[in-house]
Amino acid sequence: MSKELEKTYNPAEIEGRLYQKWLENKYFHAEVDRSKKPFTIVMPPPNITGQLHMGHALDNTMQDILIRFKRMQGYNALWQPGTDHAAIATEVKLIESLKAQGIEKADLGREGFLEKAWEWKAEYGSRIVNQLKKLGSSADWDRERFTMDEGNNKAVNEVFMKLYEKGYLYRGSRIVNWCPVCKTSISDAEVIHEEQQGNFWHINYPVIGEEGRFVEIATTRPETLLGDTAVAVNPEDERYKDIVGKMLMLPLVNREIPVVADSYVDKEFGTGCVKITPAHDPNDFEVGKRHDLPEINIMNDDATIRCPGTRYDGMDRYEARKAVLTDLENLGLLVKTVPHTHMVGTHDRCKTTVEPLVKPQWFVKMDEMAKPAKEAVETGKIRLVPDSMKKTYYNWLDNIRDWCVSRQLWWGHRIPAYYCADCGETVVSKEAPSVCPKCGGKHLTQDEDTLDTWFSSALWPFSTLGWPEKTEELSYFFPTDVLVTGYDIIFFWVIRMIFSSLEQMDDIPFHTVLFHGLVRDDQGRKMSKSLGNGIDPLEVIEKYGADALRFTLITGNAPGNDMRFYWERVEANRNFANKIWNASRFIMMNIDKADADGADLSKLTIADKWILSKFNTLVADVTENMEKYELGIAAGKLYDFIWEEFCDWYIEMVKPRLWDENDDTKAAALWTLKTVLTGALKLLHPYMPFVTEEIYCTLTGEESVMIAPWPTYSEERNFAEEEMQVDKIKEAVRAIRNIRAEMNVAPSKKAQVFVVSAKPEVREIFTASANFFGTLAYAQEVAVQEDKTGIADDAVSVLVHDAAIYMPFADLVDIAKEKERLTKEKERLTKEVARGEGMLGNERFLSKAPEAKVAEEKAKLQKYRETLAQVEERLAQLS
RNA sequence: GGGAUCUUAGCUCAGCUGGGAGAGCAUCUGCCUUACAAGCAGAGGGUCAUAGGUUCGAGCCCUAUAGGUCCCACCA
Repeated sequence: MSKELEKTYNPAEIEGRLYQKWLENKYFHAEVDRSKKPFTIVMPPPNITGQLHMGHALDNTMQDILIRFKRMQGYNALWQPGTDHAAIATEVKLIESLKAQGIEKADLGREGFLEKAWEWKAEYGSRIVNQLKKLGSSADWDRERFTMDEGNNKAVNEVFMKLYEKGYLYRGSRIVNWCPVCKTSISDAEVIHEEQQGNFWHINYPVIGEEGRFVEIATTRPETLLGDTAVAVNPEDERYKDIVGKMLMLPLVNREIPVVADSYVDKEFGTGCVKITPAHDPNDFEVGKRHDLPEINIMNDDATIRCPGTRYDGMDRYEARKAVLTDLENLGLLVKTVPHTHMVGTHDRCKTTVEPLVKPQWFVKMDEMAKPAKEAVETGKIRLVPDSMKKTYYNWLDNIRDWCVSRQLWWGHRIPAYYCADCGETVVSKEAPSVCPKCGGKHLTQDEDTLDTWFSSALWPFSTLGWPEKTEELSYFFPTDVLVTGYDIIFFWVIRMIFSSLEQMDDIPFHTVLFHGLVRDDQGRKMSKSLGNGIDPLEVIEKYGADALRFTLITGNAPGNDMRFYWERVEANRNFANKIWNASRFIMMNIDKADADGADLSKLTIADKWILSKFNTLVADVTENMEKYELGIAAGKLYDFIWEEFCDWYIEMVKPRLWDENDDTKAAALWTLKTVLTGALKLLHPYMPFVTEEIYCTLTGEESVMIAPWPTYSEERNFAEEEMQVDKIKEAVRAIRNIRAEMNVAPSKKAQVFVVSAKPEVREIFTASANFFGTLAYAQEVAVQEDKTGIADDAVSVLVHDAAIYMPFADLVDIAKEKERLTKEKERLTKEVARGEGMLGNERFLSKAPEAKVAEEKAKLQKYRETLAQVEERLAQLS
């Protein structure tokens, strides 16, 4: 029965319906099944506050392609999804939204605020998930997790306790990066350094007891002067040797501070004297520790100055900077102001300039855990794709510093540490203790802080599978197979998952990490809200379909590289979907003409064998590329095969057989059309799940392509001989079309075509292909013969290797032009022959090049020589 | 300061282990040929950044240079 498809492909009409069908049939769901090999991917959890952007679209398309591919290959494929609570992002957004309603966070109190946060999560948490579904993501939604669900809370507390007991987690007062807007500490990874235009202010500090003598320091942050507790010079610096140990009078606050010698100071830089502010600079903090200097905190949590008794108290940091400079100038202590560009740390979320502050915080000790993490990649247990990411990975681990994990936020995992008011003991416990285990006191209070979002994300590959419980899922699906993510979060997430997994599971979290780049706009800029240049994937899907978007994101781009987004490319790929759609329509319209499924395969023609053989090679290539994670290359091969080989050549070759009522190879043709098309649909399905599913089901009547087995290479379908023969026909066809176009012969003007060859085997090829050769070459009739008998002398000649083709166009041919054309052809061939002779005449080429290469060149040379001889002969005839 | 990466057709980019430069879009010329004008057939267009080197042979490997992009880094 022939079935009807619409004339053009309409993605909007089918996508929702098919996705619903897949969900209902539970195709995405994976259960532990020891008879099958597992293949697991954990989805990088999108933020609950998030909206789908191109980065998500790319990331999830890649994962979906891999998971659909492996599922079809027969693996028990699990794509484990979930969402992230995104501590800072959510809390900041929520505070803004509450403010808009006139509600302050502080007024709500912790409980009240968290209640609002959960309401927010309930409202928006599913939005991003629904958007991922529009892409066609075949994740196991029945297993969806949330970083703050009960199981994850358990996992977090478990890890916290274990790390604490092992001494890998400690609390200490150290310099941390403080965001004055978000009012929390952040980790080093969250600080981005931006170049800023600033000044170097040179300031004189008077030396006590030596009237008129000053020490000149240079600083970029003059307001921190208020917290200075020393000035440091290099011990080797001759200029300042005599003042080491002397006291200075700190201007404005009139505090006596010493001059200390410390090798940290670079003699060559600035004035060689550095003001030391231990409470507000990481280096100064270290210097302060070495020289036992006091730490004076001059800043509040909102970056206003805390300096009681001075006029700066309560000023904003930049206001204070101006005030300090004005006052110094008035005192005549400001020596000079030198413009200076320098790097300033800013918070990646809000772009606020970070202030280094001393605060009691929790840190994860990194040195011990970094070693096995590095080793896992060095030994190849974990493979990074592309390979170049290794260096970035090693570099980070080699310079890693302890990870500040406490955050002064409410939305997140509350730190499971309790402090005893009676004896000061710190108790770390999964459950809240009722009494202090040390003194028995009952006055325990829990730490107010929460954990860095990435603390829970770091456990994601095993926490989502049930850890710390010993679940079946964990033992079966873990370690997972591939992690797909952007290179931008290698430090935040990838590395932390690796060392966490090695520490907690004693195993790698995944064996491969597949990195992709950023999706940029058409001018190469990052897509961002502030620029307003972001393109909404949902809009693209609405206009052109999810398949077109997926194909666009996956092609024309090397692994790990950034790509630009062009609407034109989406349109081109939508056209590709439409092309397949119409090729399928063609087949379905003709399928009734014979019994395709019961075809006698001994009736396969050389054209059939040619396309079957090409497809067979394609199967091997595509599978190999996909296994090597070369998704774009595989997609490109599919595109070329389907459009050019199958549609433009094979379908055209087959038409005469379908139109001819007496052709007894019709069933074989239809069988081949159907076989190759369904095979190609299977290969394409991971990339374009919707259009392939719709066609496949309509054409075959089967339930779904996504559960169909992946095609495999078959030696029986390898027809090298037929491939060669059809290639010869294609060469002739192309040559004829070329000349007709050059001569401006309308396609409607059919010509008599004579094929002349002295070789019987060549004549046989053309005879066997006469029906499609004639159609493709716009022939009225094809005559294959041994010599030129009966061909007009002034016929147009097309000379290909082994054969001469003549088309009598009496009224059109201009002998002079014909000679000119042939002369050009002669020149070209002469050059080719010279090239071949040069190469083969080179003794060193013959002795050093591989045999196959030499043989290939010999064959080519012979072919060119023979063709050249034909051209010369024809030229002789015409003169 | 350290590192990565890029420089190929007018534009955006592919080019897998070195063996005669490709695609999409754009341009030009014909075609509404009974699957598709979201299409078909044809054409033009490149010193593969520059300079050396290795090799029988280099877009691909090595070195240097220039320019671009990005990451990391506590020179105040």
